[in-house]
Amino acid sequence: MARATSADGTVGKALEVLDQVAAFGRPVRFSELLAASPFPKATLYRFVQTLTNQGMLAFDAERQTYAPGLRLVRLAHTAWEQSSLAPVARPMIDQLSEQLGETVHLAQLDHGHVLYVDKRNAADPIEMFSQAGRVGPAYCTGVGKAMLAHLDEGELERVLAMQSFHRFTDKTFTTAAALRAELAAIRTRGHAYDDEEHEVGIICIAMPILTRTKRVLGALSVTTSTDRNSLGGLDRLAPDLRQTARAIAEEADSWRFPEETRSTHRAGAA
Amino acid sequence: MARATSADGTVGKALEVLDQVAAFGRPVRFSELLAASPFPKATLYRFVQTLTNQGMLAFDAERQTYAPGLRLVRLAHTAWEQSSLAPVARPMIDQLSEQLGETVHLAQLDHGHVLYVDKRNAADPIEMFSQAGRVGPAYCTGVGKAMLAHLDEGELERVLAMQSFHRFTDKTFTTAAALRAELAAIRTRGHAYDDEEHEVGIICIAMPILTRTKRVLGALSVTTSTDRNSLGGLDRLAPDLRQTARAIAEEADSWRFPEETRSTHRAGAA
DNA sequence: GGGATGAGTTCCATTATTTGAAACTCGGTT
DNA sequence: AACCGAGTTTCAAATAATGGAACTCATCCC
Repeated sequence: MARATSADGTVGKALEVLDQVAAFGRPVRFSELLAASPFPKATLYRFVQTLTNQGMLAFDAERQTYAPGLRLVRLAHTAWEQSSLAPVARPMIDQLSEQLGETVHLAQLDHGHVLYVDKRNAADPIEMFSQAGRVGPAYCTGVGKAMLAHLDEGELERVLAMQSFHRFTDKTFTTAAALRAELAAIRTRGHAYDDEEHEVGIICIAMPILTRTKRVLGALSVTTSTDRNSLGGLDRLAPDLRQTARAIAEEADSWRFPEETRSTHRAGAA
Repeated sequence: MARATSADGTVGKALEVLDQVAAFGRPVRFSELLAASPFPKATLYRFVQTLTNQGMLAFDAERQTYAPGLRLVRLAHTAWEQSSLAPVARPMIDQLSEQLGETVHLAQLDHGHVLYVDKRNAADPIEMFSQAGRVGPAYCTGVGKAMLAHLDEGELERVLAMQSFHRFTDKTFTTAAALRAELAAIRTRGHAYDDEEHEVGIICIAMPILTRTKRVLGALSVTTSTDRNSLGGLDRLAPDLRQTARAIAEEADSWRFPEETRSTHRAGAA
């Protein structure tokens, strides 16, 4: 999990510190951070200071703790909006979810892991950042495997090296070799399943989103539970999924940003 | 808008570049960036390289453009989750929105501007990052004014200096003096309105979220249109809003992070 | 074809910044 | 009053950033 990002000089180190704070998953004191950090006190101190007054970290004066800052939320908003996949896919996912009445995920591959960039929950009310932005394993999720199946050998090699192959359930693939066989099957079948490999009782069917040139853009999945469906039953969703995936790919692929977005002020919320 | 962030050495400069890219609002070529950047070519080049291989920027090889990277989405997720306000407020906003059947916003103050951190849309399907993470003006939105009204003099001074006082509609407050009068009224009334100050036809009622010690945590609003409601009509929502705001404040204030979140692996999505 | 143009990339001596051990400050203990 | 631990500042040495200039490699134009 802890890939030594050390490179990229000072900026890289500062971002390493930022990741550290994020990794804690809760507000941290300076001293806790120091204990977990490779940097000497003064150095870490300066990084934390810098990040804080840049808004990348937020300091809670009352509790004397640091947490990732709001500037990240602002930046992520633009990242999401500008990504060629998520905004384009949005209306199509809306429609698919409504049409199927099931939970739909949209994911991309990020540093060998699955990053969920959007989600439609059939029934429940809205889920927000709490869901989009979440990271999951690639080797034992439907979307993850669907994407891996279409990487070229070099990329796949690199990505496989990043997998932890933790055995979540007794159906989890726990070796690169076993996974490779599964990926071959997925490639011929055209779509992937998650057969309770990540969580008992949870299954899904996933479809890769590929450009005309077969480059992987992301993946789409419908998730459900063994209570309500079987893997076989999910097959009937494949055509709809495939069609949506293709439509997304086509639009994302040909998408040019609307010329000139000079207006900083946009209407909407009060 | 362009506050010269120059300070914080190399890290600050790198983040300045990141902001630049984000500010374009669309994928940019290196040369476009260069034209808009204070940095010489080689320097900018190295920054962009560093940010890219840190995942803070994403390079689209096909189109030769840079855009904010996915790492930001990951980081923002943790920022949102760790913020003491948004996760705590979530279920309460769900309930409020359902109960009122209206659109609810949750916002925080960030660098003098309003940052929307959550939203519930009464009718429409879900809106995601595209809404949360969005930034708006403080001086002409309900949530903005509600928060400004409860800053102490020093902070207020600083924040007012950051307002652009652009006249969005003919009801927009366009001077610090006029705004100060409005803020005093809000303070005595207990809540703020947006009376078509940002967008014609859009009105809202907003409630500050304050700690026991009267520190501003954020604000909550119900937005609607003049077609469906009048400012006076919104008044009937004040009690519910106030109660929700108070409940959020109380919980956020006393909130300690659940001890030990050592599990990197969390169940959920396939 | 050739040569001019321009985007993107690399080089490297100079310069400015980062580094981190140690010293200091400041609440709270013993 | 001495101690302690967390957080903060200092400063000479070590390191990394800087940016002008030169290079590459397409593309365009005569």
